[in-house]
Amino acid sequence: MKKGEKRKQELLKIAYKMFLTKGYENTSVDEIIEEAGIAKGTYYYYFESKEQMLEEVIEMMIGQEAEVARQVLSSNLDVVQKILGIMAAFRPTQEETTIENALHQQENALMHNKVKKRLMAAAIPLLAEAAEEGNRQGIFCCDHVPERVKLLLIVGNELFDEENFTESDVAVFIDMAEKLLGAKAGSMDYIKGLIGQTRCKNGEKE
Amino acid sequence: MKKGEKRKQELLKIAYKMFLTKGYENTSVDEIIEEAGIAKGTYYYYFESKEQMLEEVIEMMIGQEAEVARQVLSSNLDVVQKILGIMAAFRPTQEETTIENALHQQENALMHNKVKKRLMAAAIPLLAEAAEEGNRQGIFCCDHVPERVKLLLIVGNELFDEENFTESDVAVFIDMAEKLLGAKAGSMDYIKGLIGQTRCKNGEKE
DNA sequence: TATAAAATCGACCGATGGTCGAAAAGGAGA
DNA sequence: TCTCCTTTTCGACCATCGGTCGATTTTATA
Repeated sequence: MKKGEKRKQELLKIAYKMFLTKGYENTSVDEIIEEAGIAKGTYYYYFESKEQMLEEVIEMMIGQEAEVARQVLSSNLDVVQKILGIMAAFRPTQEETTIENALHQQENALMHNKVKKRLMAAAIPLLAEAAEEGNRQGIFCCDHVPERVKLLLIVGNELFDEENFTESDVAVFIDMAEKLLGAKAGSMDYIKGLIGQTRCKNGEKE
Repeated sequence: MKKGEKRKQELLKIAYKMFLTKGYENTSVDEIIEEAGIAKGTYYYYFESKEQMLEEVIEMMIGQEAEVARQVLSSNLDVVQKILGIMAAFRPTQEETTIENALHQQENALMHNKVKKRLMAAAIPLLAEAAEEGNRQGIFCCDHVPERVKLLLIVGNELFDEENFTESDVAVFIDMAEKLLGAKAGSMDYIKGLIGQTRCKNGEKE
């Protein structure tokens, strides 16, 4: 049961890369097994279906991103930067993705949606904790913290996902964030410059 | 060119219903042509591809919904109700959809996304007009109106799409809407009861 | 009625996700 | 080492799907 688990992880890694570069829909099982050098039967010995494999790949991704996010949360950055950092850590699109996947964005809808859903579940508690910290420090003042950060996350995802966002979008987003969390007007303005560049910049560790 | 257009409309209607009930991905071209009683070649005489047909189906849907939304806009409802009504009119999920599609929600991601995108483009101008009206009446007070209603729309879509939204979600949403548009605190509270029941209720005209 | 154009047909295709029975590979005990 | 059982691997095969294409019928036109 040790040998098998190794192989499974290996397959997940391969699929992970291919899904990011080519997209889920555009990566066939045949391509995966060719890359891995195994037979069809072996693949289906480890995974019930292609979609179930996607689920596991996503779990892998989220796990990594959550780790980064937790580091941000326990860092000594100021609260606003923590929130921004956590949101950046969970950015579904990373280096590799941006180029290729920007085009495939549409036909990759299934993966995209699943990631978004899973990401939400993982990110909300961490963001909520950061926001509570802001409340304690008197920087924020709001109730219903989880619901509020949820809205923040929704808007952040949906608005900055595509590249077509304007300065006005950013300005309104910041205004909304301030009011949503009960922060002082203008206290988040300094973020403005950062938002276009929030791409995850953690170096490749492979 | 008259006869052909009739057939095309007929095919669009059939596909429209099937996409709503069974979902786009789960409806095969073979099923559509069987339902329509035509051959494969005929289908591809009218549509370049299945996806292109989806595009036309969506255009059809949005067109109908936009008509309803425009009626709401030119009605004598108060501004807040207009905004709510417009958002309701563009609800991607309608009667038929709710039951079946709630389950298929996930695997129907492609259609769902395309609808969302198209809907956004159609709804924002109408919502903006309503919001401007609110500004003129002194009920709202905000700049960047299109960007603000865009956020409203994003959140509305994403939050109330699934059935898993709580009272807290609604409360925070209303709070956000007020602050986003610069409305008086509590002035939108009376909506609370309506939001769960915003399902499009226009009678079947078939 | 002759002829071109519009519309319909269905056999066929390549690719895809998935199945299945059989055969290696790998111990564990005798 | 031989036996027996489990784990793992193999690849031929399958059904379905979106899409193509040349042939044929229907319709309009002159």
